[in-house]
Amino acid sequence: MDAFNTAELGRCLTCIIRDHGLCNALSGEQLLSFKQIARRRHYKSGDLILSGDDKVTFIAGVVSGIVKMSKIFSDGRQQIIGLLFPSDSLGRTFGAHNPYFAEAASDVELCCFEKSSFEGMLEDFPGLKQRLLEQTLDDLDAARDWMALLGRKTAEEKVASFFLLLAQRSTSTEQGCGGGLTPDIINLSLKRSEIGDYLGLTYETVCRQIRSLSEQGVLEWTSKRRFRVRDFESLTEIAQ
Amino acid sequence: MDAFNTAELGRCLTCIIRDHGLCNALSGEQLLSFKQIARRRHYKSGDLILSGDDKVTFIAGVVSGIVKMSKIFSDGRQQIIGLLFPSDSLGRTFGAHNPYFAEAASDVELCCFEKSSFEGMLEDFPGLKQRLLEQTLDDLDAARDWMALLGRKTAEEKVASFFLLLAQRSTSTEQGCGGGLTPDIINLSLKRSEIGDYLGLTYETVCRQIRSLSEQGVLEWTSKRRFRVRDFESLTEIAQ
DNA sequence: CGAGACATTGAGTAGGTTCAAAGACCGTGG
DNA sequence: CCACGGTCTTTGAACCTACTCAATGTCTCG
Repeated sequence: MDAFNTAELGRCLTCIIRDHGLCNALSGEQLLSFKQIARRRHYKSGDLILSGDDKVTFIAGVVSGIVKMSKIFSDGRQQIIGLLFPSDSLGRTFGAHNPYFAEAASDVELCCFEKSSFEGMLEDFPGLKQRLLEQTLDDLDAARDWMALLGRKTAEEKVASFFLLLAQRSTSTEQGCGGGLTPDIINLSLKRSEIGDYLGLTYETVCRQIRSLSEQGVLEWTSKRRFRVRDFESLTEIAQ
Repeated sequence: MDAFNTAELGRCLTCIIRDHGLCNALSGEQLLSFKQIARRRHYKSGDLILSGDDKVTFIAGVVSGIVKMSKIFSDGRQQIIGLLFPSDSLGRTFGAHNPYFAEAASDVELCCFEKSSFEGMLEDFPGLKQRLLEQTLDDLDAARDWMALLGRKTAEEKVASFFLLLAQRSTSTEQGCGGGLTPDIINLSLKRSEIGDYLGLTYETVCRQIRSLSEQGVLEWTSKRRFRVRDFESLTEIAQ
């Protein structure tokens, strides 16, 4: 990369998700044009980011925070179909409509692209399209894993799987502790009812299973929203 | 397309999935090179197509029949994570390992490509990659819809949703009846226990719900594996 | 300190599972 | 052609996991 660009790239080069986001597929000139069309947006915990019947107007990468995506039934039942962590991306490329809700589960910062500009970039930079394809394939595998959880796991297995996922995903980004180690204390940005909506359970059941895991010495809570995995091995085993 | 190619393309041009499969993104020369590396394979109902811990060696399009993909737990629990109908595609592009089982749910014909050749084609023909990306995004939306079903629908809603899906997918391909009409009689290629594994229910529950839908006059059975949707409106409504 | 949102806990219930037995279907071979 | 065996399906009864309803406890923030 030449010095001319480096200076202008500023924010992108030091961006925390630079190594993991879609933009990782770009460098130099490409990253610069990408940056031209990027706009940062901030959301407070609880803010609606996309409503289910919106036209899709933008595509975004999560820079910080956690975004929850969900389907909502007409009678109020709700299913969370995915959590987006930093470096994950949001928005339905090549689709006219967005089929689900997206809501900030904590304070969130997004790196947004106007949809048609983003799709233009995909045409111009094959590496970016390749990256999006691979990410989408990974998302599909993850969604199918979660289908197995929803269809066939018991409440205890579901709750254990959730905390396992959280421990794994919090590691890689939240406090940048390198070698894949679990950070001691994990911050839980979802409330009990949201965990229930993610796992296909009621919040009371989630409560009881959390208690049970604590009694077994697998989890340890320092407050209602902060915990530590005490016995990673057992947690993994219980989660199936 | 020039006459030179047309002659050689034979089978591809008359292929029943020509208008819906990935190959729809190709024409002329491109389709010809695609055909060069394609091999048809036939499976009998019940045959294993991919085992969960296989290295991925090929990518395929379903030409006829239905393929079921599933996750299997170590204790035997099973979750079907997707059914593949004609024109759907099978196999994990850009992944070293295949994360699920695939089994012929009826007699099946596949149009197979050796994985690395297929990935080569994706590089050579951007239209093909675009098509794969769009298909993957659609698959992801479908998987997320199914997550909502698994997590939040009742047994009755699940079973109704299943027959609705079947009615919709059987229409477009099975007997080529044009205008989106539901064919009268639908052939059920899954047994009750497989329907259960798809919906996260036991086969006994599936049985009881089928009976209930029949008693309500929504479905009509001509044999254990052949039925007709009698009241499409009610079925849609029950399915949520 | 008080209000409101969130979390915990208990008791009773129900939807779906489990277990068990009988019935239907299909291909095979006598 | 029919009897036989195996697999799949249906149905019933008992049970249990997770849900519902309700009351109480805890945290946070103005």
